[in-house]
Amino acid sequence: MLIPREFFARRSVEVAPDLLGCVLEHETADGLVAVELTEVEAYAGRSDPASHAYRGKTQRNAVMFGPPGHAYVYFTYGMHFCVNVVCSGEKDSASAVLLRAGAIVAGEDLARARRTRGPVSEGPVSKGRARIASRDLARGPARLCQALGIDRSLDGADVCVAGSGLRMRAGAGNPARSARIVTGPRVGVSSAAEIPWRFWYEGDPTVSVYRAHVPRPPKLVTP
DNA sequence: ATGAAGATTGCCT
DNA sequence: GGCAATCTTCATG
Repeated sequence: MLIPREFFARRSVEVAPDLLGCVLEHETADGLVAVELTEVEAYAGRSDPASHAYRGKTQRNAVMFGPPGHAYVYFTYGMHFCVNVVCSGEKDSASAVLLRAGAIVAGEDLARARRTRGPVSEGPVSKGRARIASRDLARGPARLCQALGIDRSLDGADVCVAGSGLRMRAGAGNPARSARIVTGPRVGVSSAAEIPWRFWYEGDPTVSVYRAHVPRPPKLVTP
């Protein structure tokens, strides 16, 4: 069954752990791909310095200021998409949960085909790249979007209605899994460090590996 | 107008 | 482990 909108009408830190095990699916003319979520991260919105909504409403983040249960899709690093689901503990809180990783539970062939296509330059002779392991198909926020075929055109899509190509289903309801949920503070954000922002299934092979973000040094200018 | 940084990933040494 | 790819957004002059 589809997740009801009330589910998302809470603070994102409450919604996030409940999303683990839920299934995000996207149906297009090419077929259906479904992902069972194994890693998510909550953003508090207006009050969260790390959130895109921290500095107020803009054209890009407008969806986060709207009703809960809609997808906020953004483009980053010049080539990647990431998807959130909007929550709302209070009006205009602009909180959301970033979907960071998951396991493919349907449409694996289509997901692999989307992920196998080279990002930009495909040489004249396609270099024989190794077949992507199943666990890596949606391991990471940008990979998850690529596997599901999510792009900016789905920004604002309602994941609570069947008619939307993008929707969220309840998981198989495996209660044993809740015992394996691990939480931890976000890295790099000093304020509100006492709140556990990230949630994932301990030991799950599809959980993305953490890599410290290294800012690039200023570009050297040659006179 | 112009520039710097970014909720990342894949390929390089 | 380091770095390039690539472009949108926001801040500043």
